[in-house]
Amino acid sequence: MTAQATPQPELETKQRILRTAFQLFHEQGFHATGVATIVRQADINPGSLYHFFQGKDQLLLQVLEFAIHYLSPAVMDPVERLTSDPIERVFALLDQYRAGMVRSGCRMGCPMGNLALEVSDGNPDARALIHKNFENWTQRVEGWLIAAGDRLPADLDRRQLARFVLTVMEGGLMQARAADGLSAYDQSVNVLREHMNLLQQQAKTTRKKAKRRT
Amino acid sequence: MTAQATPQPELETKQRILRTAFQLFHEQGFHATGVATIVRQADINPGSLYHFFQGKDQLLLQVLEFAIHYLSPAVMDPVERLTSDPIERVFALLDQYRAGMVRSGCRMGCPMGNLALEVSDGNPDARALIHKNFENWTQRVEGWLIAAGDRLPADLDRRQLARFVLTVMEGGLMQARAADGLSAYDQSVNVLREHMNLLQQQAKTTRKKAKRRT
DNA sequence: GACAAATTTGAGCGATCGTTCAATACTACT
DNA sequence: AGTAGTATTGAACGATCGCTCAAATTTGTC
Repeated sequence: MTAQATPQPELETKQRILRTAFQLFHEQGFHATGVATIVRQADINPGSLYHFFQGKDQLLLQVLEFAIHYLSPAVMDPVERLTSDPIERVFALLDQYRAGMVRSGCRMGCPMGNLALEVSDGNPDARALIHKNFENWTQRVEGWLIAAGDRLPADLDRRQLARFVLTVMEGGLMQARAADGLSAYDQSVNVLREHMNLLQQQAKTTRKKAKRRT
Repeated sequence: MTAQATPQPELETKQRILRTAFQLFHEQGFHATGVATIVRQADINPGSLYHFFQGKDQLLLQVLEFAIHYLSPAVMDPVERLTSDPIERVFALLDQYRAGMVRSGCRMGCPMGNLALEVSDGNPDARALIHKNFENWTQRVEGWLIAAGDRLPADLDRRQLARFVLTVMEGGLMQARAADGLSAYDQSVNVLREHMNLLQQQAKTTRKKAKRRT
């Protein structure tokens, strides 16, 4: 093996197909998106797509893997740049998804969420990758909750709470799609905020008690 | 108009089509379900379907209207029969959806949730009906939360909390589908339970204060 | 039993689906 | 310039899509 980087002349086209498919699956869903549409939108011919991918199903898997790598630079890192407060990062993340909904006129929602409900039942490989996406998302939020330290109760299961944040986001976005409005999403985020406030009060009280005891 | 009930000789077939389509849309999604499959499963011919429905899209709308009437007798009433405690009814409802997931091997999830993400963007009529389904669901839960009276804080927005219950259910089911396991769903319900416990503690404290003041 | 209306039949329509492949163009290395 | 490997072209395939409709059958009414 030589020291030089492996030549990847196909990267441009393949990457363009992946991004186009990702966007279309997000906008219209997997089954509603025809290969012809992907091909047209990516400005290629069908043969090119099938040169890089075995078929539509395998394209979906590659799109899901693309999404895994897309998450950190495109979603999580920008949020972390917005604020260093770990708890505020949670709500900044939820705000970012909100902004996406505003931008799209309450359409589209979360790309993973959409695909999760549409394709995970009949496609174990896709399901595993969607699960991986969710796990990575959750793990990142869990990190913030761990970083919150004693602002949250010591015995609080932070992974569980991180999963709950995802739950609130996906459930809230779903209702926003159905209502063509963001009030249900906002209300859900508000309740989550209230819950986190209660947890922080709880932690505060416990800290004071511990202080008194010393 | 005569006093006798309007004759509905078509009810049997039409109803069978609606139920079959509802089940298939739930199992496979709208786009993944072909008219041929519905026709085969309902044991009819294509022409029969198009005698009663103008097309697949209108069938979807009728299915969504069917679901509206289906909610109370098939979902909410059984839950109310299980327990009369209004707060426990919330968790009995969440348990019922859990049972459905167990029965289907972590597939299918919530029929409205699935359709909400798949068809609501490009079909305003369908979106409105899905929204109506969600609103009815929420309204029923809101009724329970109102019935909980002073066990919950007096100033608590009970409609907001009812919407949050739906958020938790849908978000939790989504993750259960992706993970092929119910732990994320159970954890989400646990956090909701914890939140409701905190609210009840809050209400209790306020009640005691009010008593002391008298 | 005759008539009208409602229902069911099922072959078959054009359009679109995902996919193939032989031919062509491009690229990298000698 | 020649060659091998890669990438791209785009017409065309069979299968399935949602859907139609004239004919046959069943149902309701007198």
